[in-house]
Amino acid sequence: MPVTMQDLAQWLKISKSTVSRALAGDPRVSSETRARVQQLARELNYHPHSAASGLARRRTNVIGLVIPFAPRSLSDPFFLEFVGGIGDYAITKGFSILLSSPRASQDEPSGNTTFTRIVSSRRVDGLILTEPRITDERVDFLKERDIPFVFLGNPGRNSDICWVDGDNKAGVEMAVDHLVSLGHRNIACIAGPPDQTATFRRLEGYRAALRRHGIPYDESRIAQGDFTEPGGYRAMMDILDRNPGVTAVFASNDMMAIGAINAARQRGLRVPHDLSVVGFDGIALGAYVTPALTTVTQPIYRLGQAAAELLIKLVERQAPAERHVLFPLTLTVRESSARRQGTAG
Amino acid sequence: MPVTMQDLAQWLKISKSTVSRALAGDPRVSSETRARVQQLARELNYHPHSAASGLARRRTNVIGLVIPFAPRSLSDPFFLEFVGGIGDYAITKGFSILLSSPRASQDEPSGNTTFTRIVSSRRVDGLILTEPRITDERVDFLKERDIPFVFLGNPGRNSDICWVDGDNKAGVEMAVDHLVSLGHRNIACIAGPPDQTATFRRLEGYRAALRRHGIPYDESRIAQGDFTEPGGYRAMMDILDRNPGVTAVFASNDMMAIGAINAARQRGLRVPHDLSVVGFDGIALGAYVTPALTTVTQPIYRLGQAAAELLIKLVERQAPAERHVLFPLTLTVRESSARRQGTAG
DNA sequence: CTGAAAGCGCTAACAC
DNA sequence: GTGTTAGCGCTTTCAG
Repeated sequence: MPVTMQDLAQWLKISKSTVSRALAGDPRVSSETRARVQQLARELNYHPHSAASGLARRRTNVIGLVIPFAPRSLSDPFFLEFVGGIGDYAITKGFSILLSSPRASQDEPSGNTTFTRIVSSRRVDGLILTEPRITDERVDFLKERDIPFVFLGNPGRNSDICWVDGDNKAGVEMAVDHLVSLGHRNIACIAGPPDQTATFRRLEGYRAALRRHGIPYDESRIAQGDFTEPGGYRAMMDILDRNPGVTAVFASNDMMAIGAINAARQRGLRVPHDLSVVGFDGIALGAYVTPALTTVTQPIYRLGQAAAELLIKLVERQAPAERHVLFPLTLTVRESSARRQGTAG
Repeated sequence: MPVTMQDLAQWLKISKSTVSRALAGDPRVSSETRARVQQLARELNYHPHSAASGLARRRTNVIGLVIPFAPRSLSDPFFLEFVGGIGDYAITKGFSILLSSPRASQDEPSGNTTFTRIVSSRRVDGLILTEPRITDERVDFLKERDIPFVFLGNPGRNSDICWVDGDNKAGVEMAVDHLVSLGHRNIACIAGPPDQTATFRRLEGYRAALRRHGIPYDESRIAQGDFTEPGGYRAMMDILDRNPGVTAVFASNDMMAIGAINAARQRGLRVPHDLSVVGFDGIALGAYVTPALTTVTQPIYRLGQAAAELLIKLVERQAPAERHVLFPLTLTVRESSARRQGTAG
């Protein structure tokens, strides 16, 4: 039987309340009593029971993380690195991470997803949500229940919603500028899923850059992907069918860029000789593929840290310094992009 | 205010206990009452409070996952895929995953790691542990507290400990056989950290295969790594310094194999022309590196599933079919291994 | 500064 | 079948 507060109290012939206060560092308890309590707790190897304390305090010291289930999943390198950032920060602050995917489990009525379960059963003090959608029902759901949450990605709604994000638009512009500077004009774009806000912003960057360079926007150079490698593969095939003249492509994330490279290779195109490819995210994998991927690098790990930091502030009802954290992005030039063939230096 | 069991009971003018039983599917409650309770619960959008129920039942429906903190971490592709397997299985069984790394947090007395905190505060019903060590204090710690646990990797102690693992020894033998069949005799080995049981078993496979082929075991061909890419890099450099004649190397995991390839390249060796490299694990990354990695493939995702399945059985006090699950491994031949130069077909 | 007492929301004997 | 009665271990008024 683990030792409880009751045990400590009896031992010291004081009340549970005093023990509780002493352990919580309540200034009202005399430093002498506090010392005795703390020492005994140590000796008896006392550990508070989280469920009990949670029940009383209405706190769990757990933050939930909602990862997409399909087509992307926890196994996506981006999320894994992101989880690492959250985990490392949260753990030092005494929080644990509860992972979940929004998939409804088998034997449950539809609509009753693990997401709603975790929230409704008050397992977590707050949530980190990924992939904000244009109209995201999760927002109202959480607001109704007064559960703090932070988005990975600007959900683009009322500005009182907290989020962390990379500067998508500026990042994509750097990518397109880079391609233009290499002599490319016929630059394709593999976009993300239409319902996600990130898709919208990255597309915006693409259009803005084209406009700046006086390149007309052409629908036949755009294809929809789903942020997965096979999705990128299909999108690239699609573009190549519709517009065989493209000499460069920007993919809205690295996994799709890798898919695009594979598609190009399948079609007998050499990357970067015949087709330059630029990705987005800067996942570790990108440095290992062949050719190594030129990409817009996001500080993924730091995004995770920042999200956790922001959320924990919210949970503890401290006003966060700012509700939005926007990270500047950088262009990492590797081997998958090169000067357009037949272009002077 | 979320609706509680009390509310349901009052509404229906029955007792909390009956509501509790009805919701739990207790056969004693009349099907009519059960139906009414369930319907009202649905209408009022009732959700049980997990801390409260956990407090009473002494259960949390959470399983803990302890991932190494350094030098490997959650960001290691192997663990990420493993987590995916656990997560997908556990979620369908109504369990959540609590991630933790054994690092002690800043402001806490040493020894009081997140690991001990999570266990002692009874946040989890059971644990999945990774990287069993030769003498692993965690075992006694958990046994004392009667917390069920499952190892990823055979800890090689009393056989009542549950674990899931790949067949390390046989796997490595396949790798070495493959290299020998390509004409290699001077085959190096990058081992894992000395305190881990997996290291021991893989080394054993290496020696057994050499013995079978009548190749003498030579210390100068062995180096210690730490299962990370930089560790593999250093180990390879080390081997090349001590034994420039090696024509092939087996690395005890894929990340180290990738490090070894980078080291070889740094020394001006072409892989696989001058040096064949075989890894171990079968992480997705291995298919993307250049040259694509020949490796011993473990069913990583399935290992995760199996570990979760076993643990949940233990938590629910069902006797598991067997306490150990050993998966057969396969050799995946890709581009990083080739016939030794100057050897007849 | 400390203690008594009333819960937090749910479960589990034990009655009837 | 259903209700009553104690808790689970901790926090937090409210007194003193």
